Amino acid sequence: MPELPEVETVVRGLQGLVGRRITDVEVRWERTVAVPDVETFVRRLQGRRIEEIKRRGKWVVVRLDGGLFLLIHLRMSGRLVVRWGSATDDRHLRVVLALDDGSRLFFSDPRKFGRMALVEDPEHLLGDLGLEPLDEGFTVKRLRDRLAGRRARLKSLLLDQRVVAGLGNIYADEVLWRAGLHPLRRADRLTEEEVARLHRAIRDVLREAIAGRGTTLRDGRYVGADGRPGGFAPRLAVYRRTAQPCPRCGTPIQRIRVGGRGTHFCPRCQT
DNA sequence: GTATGTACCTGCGGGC
DNA sequence: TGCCCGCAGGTACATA
Repeated sequence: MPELPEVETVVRGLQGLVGRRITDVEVRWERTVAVPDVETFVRRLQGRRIEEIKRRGKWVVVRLDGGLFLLIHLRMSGRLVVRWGSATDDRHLRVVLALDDGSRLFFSDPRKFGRMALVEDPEHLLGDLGLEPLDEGFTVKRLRDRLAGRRARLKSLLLDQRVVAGLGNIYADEVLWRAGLHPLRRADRLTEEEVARLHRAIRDVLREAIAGRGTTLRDGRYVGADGRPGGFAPRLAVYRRTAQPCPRCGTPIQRIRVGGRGTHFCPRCQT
């Protein structure tokens, strides 16, 4: 699943598109376009110049000339790949953007959960997002403030994009293992030292995953914008490793459900 | 505020 | 080998 490290890897791989102009737009699955209506989406996108491509949480944010923003969320199975040349046999293509250098940006998405939005004010969609964990502003104090008074379970809060933006099911489990914290812990019961451990684990796990260009699971679904899979999967400590030994203490990894999500943890070293 | 359930979707794996 | 069934999960929304 594309989470922060995967989206960051995709965004880095798309930097070559900055300065290109969009010459043609093809929408093959209309519901991929959240807003505006498809006809307006196509008309307003054509002829736009790409000024900047960045990431916010799990969103890809494409700033265009004319004060427009193309926001892209990959959700479960979305994939953004740049290619030159002729057709592709990908039967999951949902949107294709043709560019003025002859390349094309393909948005492929088997499960059709991914969304694109063409808006003037990105804050309408991004405004509720929480702390950006790799920014300088992500401090122990700010994390502590976000968790203060929250009685919900740690795992659920880490998945809440309004608290910290960018974590999904894989990295939430990995972060909690790294921090030695049990997924069912109440957030407001963490000690100062535990919040500091959580803060460090979030930054370390995400940085290492980005260095590994993200996690490609056995399904092979996630790839970067250049089509290469990520290399972080062998370094996952707990995610989808049920009954396998904890890399730290050898205890078999357990799987439970928390808020409807499969949750993997070490019952010995996560307290 | 918190927890749970449903919808959106398709590929995949388990069971037979 | 082939078929059916249910799960996986990010987010929005409804409900308790």
